[in-house]
Amino acid sequence: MKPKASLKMIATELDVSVSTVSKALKDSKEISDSTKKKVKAFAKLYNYKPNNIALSLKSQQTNNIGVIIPEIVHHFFTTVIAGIEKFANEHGYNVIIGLSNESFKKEVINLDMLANGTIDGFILSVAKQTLSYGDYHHFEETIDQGIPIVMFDRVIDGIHCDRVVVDDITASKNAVKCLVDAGCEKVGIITTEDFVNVGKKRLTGYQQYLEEMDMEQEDRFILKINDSEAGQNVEQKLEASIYKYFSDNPDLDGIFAVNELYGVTAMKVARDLGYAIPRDIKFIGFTDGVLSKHAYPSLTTVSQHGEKMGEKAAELLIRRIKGQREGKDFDTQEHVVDTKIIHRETTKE
Amino acid sequence: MKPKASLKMIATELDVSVSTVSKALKDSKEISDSTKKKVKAFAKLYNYKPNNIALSLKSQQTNNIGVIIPEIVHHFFTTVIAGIEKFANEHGYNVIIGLSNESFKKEVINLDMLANGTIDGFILSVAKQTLSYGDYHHFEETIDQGIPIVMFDRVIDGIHCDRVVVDDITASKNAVKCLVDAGCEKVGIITTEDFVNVGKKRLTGYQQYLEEMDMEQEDRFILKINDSEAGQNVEQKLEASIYKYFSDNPDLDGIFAVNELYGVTAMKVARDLGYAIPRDIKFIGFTDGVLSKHAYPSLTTVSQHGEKMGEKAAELLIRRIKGQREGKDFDTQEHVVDTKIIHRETTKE
DNA sequence: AACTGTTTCGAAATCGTTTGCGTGTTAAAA
DNA sequence: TTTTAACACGCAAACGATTTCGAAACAGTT
Repeated sequence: MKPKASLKMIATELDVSVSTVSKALKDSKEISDSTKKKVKAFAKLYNYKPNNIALSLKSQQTNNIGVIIPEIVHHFFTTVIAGIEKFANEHGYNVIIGLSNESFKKEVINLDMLANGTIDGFILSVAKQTLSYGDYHHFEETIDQGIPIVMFDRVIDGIHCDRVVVDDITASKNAVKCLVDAGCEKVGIITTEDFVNVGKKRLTGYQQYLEEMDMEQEDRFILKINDSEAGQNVEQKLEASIYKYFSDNPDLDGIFAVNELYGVTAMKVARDLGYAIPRDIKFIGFTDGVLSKHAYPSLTTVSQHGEKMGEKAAELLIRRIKGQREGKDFDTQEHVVDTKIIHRETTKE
Repeated sequence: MKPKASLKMIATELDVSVSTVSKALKDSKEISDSTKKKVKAFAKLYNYKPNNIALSLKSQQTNNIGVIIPEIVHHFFTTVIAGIEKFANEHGYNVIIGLSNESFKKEVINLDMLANGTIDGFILSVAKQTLSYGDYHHFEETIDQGIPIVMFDRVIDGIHCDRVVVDDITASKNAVKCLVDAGCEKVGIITTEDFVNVGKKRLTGYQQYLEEMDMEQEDRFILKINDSEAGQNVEQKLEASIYKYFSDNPDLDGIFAVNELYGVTAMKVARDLGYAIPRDIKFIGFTDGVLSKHAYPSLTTVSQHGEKMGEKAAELLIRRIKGQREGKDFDTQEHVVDTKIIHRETTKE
């Protein structure tokens, strides 16, 4: 095991001062060519690389960004991370991942752990439990300490931070339109509890479209899933809820699910109940991922362009970090990433 | 925006020395109770938290571990990350993610970026391109600089590092056995090129089992997919390869796919060709994930317990990091995580 | 020989924290 | 009154790097 090279080590070895070594390696014109050559050769030989921690301490910047998400085993979030990582890497930043597991407490802990100098800023999507509690003091404190935050997808208002979202209402309208265009007359929605704001917005879009089209709207068409307390048997409970929903509403002929999992699970239940897809009942999901693509029949979905959201979030954060160093404070902005419907088999006429 | 509190700031404000503040906050018996109380109150008021960067520089440890994986949009890897994150967090470590995108160059860059003090050790799964090049100098240099590495799943021999793997050969034998027990007589395998060692091992297991059972073995039963250069249309190429494979081998009645994607794609192609699953042809996959679970019909798979692998990898790494600080150097060990077959519909008789 | 200017380098501060050791004060013991 | 010990605190070095400023050394000019 080689001893790791440091400026001091090179300096004593070459019998010059530390500052000379530092300057020589950065091609300062203060240093003569001969010593430069000497130092550089030695540095290369010992594979010298400046210590990032020391640089961070000196420069007061870490070039790390913290990403806190509710869950990593989730296709949408991983695409966002991929986007963040891409942009961050291209701009010299590393990505540190924190998982909240939808828990308020873990979200606070993660924020705390990273906020003491480890990172320059956060990108996050709020945990369901935090949304249901409505307690956002940890975000405010973090921002108040000069650490910028960018929120994506599950964002909250009234906080001084940039946001990256999709136009959930319009996207949902289009999703329902897609079902209607394919011939559906009684369209149901499987969504989340209201405190998950994206779920609520998607429900609103659904309702607005039916309203505008003067179509049948009934409360029984709306199924709200509560899975904020992530347990072991969430999937079974989900299936049971949907089973009851379909049994109670045999007249439905189109389903808008606000995420992939709800979508494919609903398809499974429908199949078990003897429906033919898409002949008897059609489906559309939200958040394009592997599940939709490889479902049978393949599930039409609204693509959120997670990677694009991640890139944009990273861009906004890095911009704000750099701005802050120059004393600027930008107004917060909400960037809307467009959505696109990917037509597959479940909405074939 | 509050000024962030530091020892120095508290010291000048309270008109004591920096060391007094530091000691007071750690309840040193050198400091009187009255000043302790004073300092602590002030620290709490200003929400003082020691600066991690300074601590890292002083202690020569970052409490960060770097995880470099080929791809994050991949269920298996995310489960491993979840496991790593869980164990790491419980032991005071943060997780920094680097993505190689299966590229040798990006793997090297990631290693370099993080090796200069940012992390205390690596957990990684080797990129396909690196495996095909056979160039492992970057791993050796990293370890030689005193930064420990733990490899999982896609590991390589001859490197001084711990490994976390599954017993691919035995697991594959069991997988084939599962098909045979369900009545298959002509079992094919869809695997990777040989340089992906897990692919090769799984092929070996397949061959050994057929050998032992004295069953028919033909080269045409073996399909090797080359997807090391991740492009846009890999999935289409995959589908085309499988299509040709099935067309050339209409007598196959059982397929062992070495991963989820190959499995569900093969099922799709088979369905398009008019096979009924599992009546005409049965399937088993490897690496349990969302795809298998929600496929139609649901795909029987060999579960690799990714989360357990991640936890174990983190455990081995942290153990080695701590050992190194005490001057110990453990022998490298290879930990084998058990596998389990999850029986679903594609292997029903 | 004295002055000016350039070249080349080193000393020291700084980032925030920890910690061993030295020192001044006070109170108790002789 | 003197000695001693305990107590409470500050100084300074250390981690590894950057950077400002000052200072030698030498060349060239008058």
